[in-house]
Amino acid sequence: MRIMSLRYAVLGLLADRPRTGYDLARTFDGSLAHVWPASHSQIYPVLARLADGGLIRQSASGPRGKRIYEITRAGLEEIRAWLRTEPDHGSRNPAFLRVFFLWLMEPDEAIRFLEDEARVHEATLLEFEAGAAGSPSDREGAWAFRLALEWGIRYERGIIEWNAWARDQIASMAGGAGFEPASPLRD
Amino acid sequence: MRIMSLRYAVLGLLADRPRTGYDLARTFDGSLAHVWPASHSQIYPVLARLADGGLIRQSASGPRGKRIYEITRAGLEEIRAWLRTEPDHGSRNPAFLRVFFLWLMEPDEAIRFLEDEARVHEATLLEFEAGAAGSPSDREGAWAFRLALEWGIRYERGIIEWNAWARDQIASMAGGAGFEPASPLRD
DNA sequence: CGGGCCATGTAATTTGTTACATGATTCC
DNA sequence: GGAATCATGTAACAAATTACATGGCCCG
Repeated sequence: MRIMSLRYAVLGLLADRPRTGYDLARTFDGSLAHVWPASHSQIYPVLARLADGGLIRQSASGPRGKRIYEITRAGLEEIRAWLRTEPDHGSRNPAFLRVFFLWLMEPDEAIRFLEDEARVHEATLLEFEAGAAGSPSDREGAWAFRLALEWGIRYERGIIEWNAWARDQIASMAGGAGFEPASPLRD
Repeated sequence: MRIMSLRYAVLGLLADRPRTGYDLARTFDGSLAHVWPASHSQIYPVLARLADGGLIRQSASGPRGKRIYEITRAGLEEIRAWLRTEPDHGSRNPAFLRVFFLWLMEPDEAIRFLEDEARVHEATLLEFEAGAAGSPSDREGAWAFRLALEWGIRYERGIIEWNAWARDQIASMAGGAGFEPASPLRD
């Protein structure tokens, strides 16, 4: 059972409208960055393979060697079939991995870490809220994008609230009895 | 700038207590599965490399060729240094990637997808709540684990609420005027 | 004595990151 | 004319997944 999400993400974006590899790279670095980042060095090879398999097709050329791709009927069927498959729920979150190891820090260090994280999430929330406030697109896929954006907003708000709560927990533990920075074993 | 989170995740778990590769694999498949899944085929090679670099050490052997590893002072310094570095906020979420492409489905199909997702998240929430209700550990790292668990509970609750809201949005759009399943282009 | 789980590894393949490499247009 | 951005690719390397491979211990 293969994942190959990038392949389908590209297909999905091309289902919305024809794009160049460069356009795709900007989208993967923009609105899709939080769910599926991808760099141009990954994108160009998958465009080549998708075109090879007849799932997309180069529809036009532009100024600086620009190649505009569009999805084919076969490609559309392919992504629709993928959407009907069982999603993979595994995901990796390097920032949250650290939370498990926060006990290895001094309390004030852990609190500073959480404060830094809160700042990052507040910036992201602002970005998402600006997106939601912006003029609504008339594209067909706009409503799905709006659902995703709403999730992003709730997610960031949730983290910010949890973060404040977590800092409070650490502060009260550190103030209370029996809080000791970790220091196991001999060498 | 390298990530190599697995290396630090292993180090962090061994800072808590000595473990075997098998123990680690079970933890990566259990409590860490939601933030950093890893399989045994990844774990054994990193154990070998960490031991090679003097960051961990095999402290004992057991019955079935069991090898128990413990962290060294150098390893403890290494993970603490890592905790002070800037975290990477990129993450991949294959289930949420699909939300961006929900517009390619018929409304009832999209709603069924979301219902399935809701079921998965309700099960995970139950699992987390059971973990929180369980007897508190007296391990040093227990409080950090508790913070992570609390985040997990809030996260799952947030998704479940968003999911119901999203289904409602789709239902009201489909009921209302101008909702058309997507179907671009000629072949 | 058999099935399930404990236990450890390696190999092949795919996916993702970082670095390398090049060149055209546009705007100031 | 110089900087920023548009634009496309390849190569080397690291990380992750899947499959292959083996065997011991324990419980019923």
